[in-house]
Amino acid sequence: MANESNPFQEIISHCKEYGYIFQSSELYDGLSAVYDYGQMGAQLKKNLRDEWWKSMTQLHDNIVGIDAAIFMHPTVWKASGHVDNFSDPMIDNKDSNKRYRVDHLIEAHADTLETSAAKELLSEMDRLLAADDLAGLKTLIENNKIKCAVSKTSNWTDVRQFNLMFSTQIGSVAEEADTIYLRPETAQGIFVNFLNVQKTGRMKIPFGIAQTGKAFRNEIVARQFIFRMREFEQMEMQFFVRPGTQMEWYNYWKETRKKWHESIGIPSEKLRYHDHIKLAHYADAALDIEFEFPFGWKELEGIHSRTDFDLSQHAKYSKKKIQYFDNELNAEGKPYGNYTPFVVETSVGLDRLFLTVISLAYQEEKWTKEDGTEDSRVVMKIPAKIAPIKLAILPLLKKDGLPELASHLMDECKQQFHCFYEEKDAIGKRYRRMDAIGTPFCVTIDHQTKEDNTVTIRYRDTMTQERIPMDQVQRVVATACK
RNA sequence: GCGGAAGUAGCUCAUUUGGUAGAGCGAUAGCCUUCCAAGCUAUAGGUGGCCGGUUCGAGCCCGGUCUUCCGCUCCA
Repeated sequence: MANESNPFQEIISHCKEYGYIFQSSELYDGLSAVYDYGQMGAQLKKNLRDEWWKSMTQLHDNIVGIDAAIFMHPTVWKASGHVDNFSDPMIDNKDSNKRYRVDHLIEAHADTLETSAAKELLSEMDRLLAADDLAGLKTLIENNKIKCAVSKTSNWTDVRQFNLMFSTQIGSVAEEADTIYLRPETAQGIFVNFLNVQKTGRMKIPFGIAQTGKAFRNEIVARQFIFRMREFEQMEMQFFVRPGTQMEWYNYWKETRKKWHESIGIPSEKLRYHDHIKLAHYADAALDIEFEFPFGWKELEGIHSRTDFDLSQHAKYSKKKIQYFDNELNAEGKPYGNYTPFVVETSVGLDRLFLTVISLAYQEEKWTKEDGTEDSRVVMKIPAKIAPIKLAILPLLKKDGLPELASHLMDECKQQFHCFYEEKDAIGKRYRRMDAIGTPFCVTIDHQTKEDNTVTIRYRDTMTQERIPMDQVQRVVATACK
């Protein structure tokens, strides 16, 4: 309701006002790019996570779920490439105060050179990057007289290393402590457990391992509310397939995941695919499922064909064999035999999905009443299936035995789904409050209820209401939430 | 991270040359009320983001800091 000029700001204000999202440590002025989920937000987030978990593990007999620890052996991040590739050498121009990634700066300069000179420059850069020679990189920039595009000067700071992984120590004695990282992605917890799960679960390829959990990235700039946070939650599934079949599965999951988003109420026209042109070191195909956020089309979920990169890397660093024996017969009538499975990954940001849902749900409505006056409401049209509170039970008056009847209904319904009971204030005001937090159904108990056991059920999205027998309330709400 | 702007009650805002903060909405309790933010009564809630400086005196002036917004940058 706050900022008329910026709809996204209104959503952020609304989230705070109604207990969906608070800034972390707000009491102490907040912590940048870290947020807490409030009483409503935590429930909505849990509902989204549960929907995803069910769609993966319960509805696919060949996908199982695990919950790996955030702390992992430091070598995991060597093997995954994060120690080397997740850190970027940066350099600042002192005159323009522009900051550049060193590789981007040099590559841009190479584009202006003739082919052989460019090749030489880039191979020298690669050598220095691989050797972590930061001083050498600066010398390379200076020798090539590379200039800042803004200030047109070569007045550079030293090259500095930025690592996007958070680190801490394990072991209480500082001198003996080992540095370990907070995981920057959840995927590695699945890869290092590949053999454990495959063997103990007697899994046959193709099969998947799903997991939800927190990951941490020390973003240089993190903004846009919960879109890019330093601590965030991923929901991802690694699907292990026979080498050569990865594109088939890549396309399968591309379709399947988009359909899932539509199944929780995201309109098809608000979703699109975005193919990656420049692929990461581990991928042979990659795309984003993008959603049209209030600030533009942005990644909601990534589908990556990761080849056998991760399992091979872990085999190499752990010196253990990570393979699968495939008994199925090939065209020649022989088993496919031993191989390192290929991986197709689906990875959604739970917080981004949350942001998607609330930015679609948030609506301000205005209309003219019968007496000619203007009326309005703010309503969160969250699909009933994922709404934090499904049903509000409201005695019309708090006397004449109505609260007793309502409490009785409350006791029955709360066994089945999340309910909210309220007897304070005029009925219209209570409806508005339920609209604001996105409760899809309200049931009102009045004097007629005492005579014929019927109640009024009021629908959030249409604001219409009808009378139904009290003993049908549970069924109506439960059906709508399926 | 750089540049610009902002920060007063839960929210939206007032306090017009510096003189120890107010309103509306909201909240809580009660009264009234038979279906979409009605009315009445009472109550709670702010060391003016934080730290320091100038001044007899700072919400207001100055410096620093934190947070947010906008632009740039960044986002394997």
